[in-house]
Amino acid sequence: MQRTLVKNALRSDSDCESILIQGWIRTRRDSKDFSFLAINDGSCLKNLQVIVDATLPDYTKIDQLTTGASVSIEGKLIASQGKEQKWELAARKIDILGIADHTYPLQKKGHTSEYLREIAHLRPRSNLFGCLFRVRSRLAYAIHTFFQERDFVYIHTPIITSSDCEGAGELFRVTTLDPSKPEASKDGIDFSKDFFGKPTYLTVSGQLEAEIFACALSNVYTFGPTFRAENSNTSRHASEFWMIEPEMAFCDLNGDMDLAEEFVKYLIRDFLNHCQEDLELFAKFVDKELLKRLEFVVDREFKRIPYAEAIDILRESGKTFEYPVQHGANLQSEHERFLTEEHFKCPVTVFDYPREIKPFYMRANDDGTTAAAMDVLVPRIGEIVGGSQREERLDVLANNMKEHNLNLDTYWWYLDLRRYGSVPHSGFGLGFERMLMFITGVANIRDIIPFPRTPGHAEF
RNA sequence: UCCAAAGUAGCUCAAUGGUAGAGCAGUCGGCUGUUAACCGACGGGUUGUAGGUUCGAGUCCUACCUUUGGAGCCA
Repeated sequence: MQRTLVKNALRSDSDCESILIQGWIRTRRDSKDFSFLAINDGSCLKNLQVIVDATLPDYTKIDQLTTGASVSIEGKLIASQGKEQKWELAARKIDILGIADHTYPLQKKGHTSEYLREIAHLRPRSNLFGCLFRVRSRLAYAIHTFFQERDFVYIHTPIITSSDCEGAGELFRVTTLDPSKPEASKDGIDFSKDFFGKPTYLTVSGQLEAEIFACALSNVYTFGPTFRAENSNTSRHASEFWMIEPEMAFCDLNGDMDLAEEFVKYLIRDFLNHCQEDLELFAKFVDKELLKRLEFVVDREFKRIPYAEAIDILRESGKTFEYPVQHGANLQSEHERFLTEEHFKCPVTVFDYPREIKPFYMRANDDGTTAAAMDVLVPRIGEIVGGSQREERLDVLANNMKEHNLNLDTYWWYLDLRRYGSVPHSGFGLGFERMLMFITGVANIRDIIPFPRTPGHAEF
């Protein structure tokens, strides 16, 4: 007999003589003559209520039907007499697939996310984390849909790389050398004896490789894991996280900002349209302001202002900030939040940042002091998108690289893109987990990623 | 890495420097078309670790560990 998902059983438009449900018991409530079971199989937030009559032969097993046990139940789908649900299952036959004894750590009552983090192998069985990971899947699907509908080509950029995308943070080294007996040379470790014959790392960004493909297939995107060995201990940073990086040939900074705005709005709208049940749970238990904030972003045009203007606004605000506001310095979290939450009261795209605080690949503007860079700022999270128009002029790029003390020989292929058929092109990066945090209201990145990796933590 | 707060039963939390407690969970029993059911009983603790102050420390002090929040770096 074919299994029916709880989601589909609850959506049924008529009763059904015989269906098979398989899942895990959330609660059991006993009466004298029968018991209620709540079964969840992860297909949706809601449980299916099962009635087990005490006259059933299988009722002798009732003591083993505890929270967490896995069961396979066949019976009749009937209209429920209770008011909390439309349908319920009158059990005919119950098979216990796996018992869960009293040591099962998940209880019927709510747990803190800090506690659930310690049992990351069981937390997907909780209501909140079930919702989160279903939404994570849906968001990944929406990302692909957005780009595929717009004729972007999905590129798999390498996870092991020999180039460090300068400015993106500390790298994890990839090596097969024995750390207790490294192949020594007079300068230290001899990486020519290493697996790839040179130093290699886990990627911090697929951007440079994506540029290669944009300069052939026009519009491309990457969507994959990236790694940072930074000792960052915050609720917004992980050592392993996923990033989306579109790259477009024949596109300038304005086109880049257009796409970023359209993309962010598309993802939020997709969530609002397809994850109603999950949204209600987040809005109720995670963040009461969630719906208001999502509509805030979806309904408004993003305000676009040059960096210099943003600095002037901050200076003239009369507010005292912990970090001083000055031309040439990076915007701090408090500055970003002031702009979106207090001054403009809408998402803000800041562009044309000073060249000195931006990486070598960003295009120099004609004013000689700024770069064609942009950041999209949203309430609460701050920067959610960072992007730029790339420097397409060979001589200017080479100069930038020298100013950043980079070895031109190691980037020979990157320079080749400007040597042969160079085109203006632009792109941006969006942190997948940051976007999920914004969409769900969940405040800690460790609750958004199935198995978080942070300094000192690589469990499971 | 820096700043701040916290750590007590399986979970969530109480306890003026003076006998460590509740709710939930668990076990046992009862009751009811129940729905994070309800009622009763029972079991459950080296108060994060190591020192110190004190007649006496969960409580005060020091160090360390862990967690959380904020900052920097960034996505």
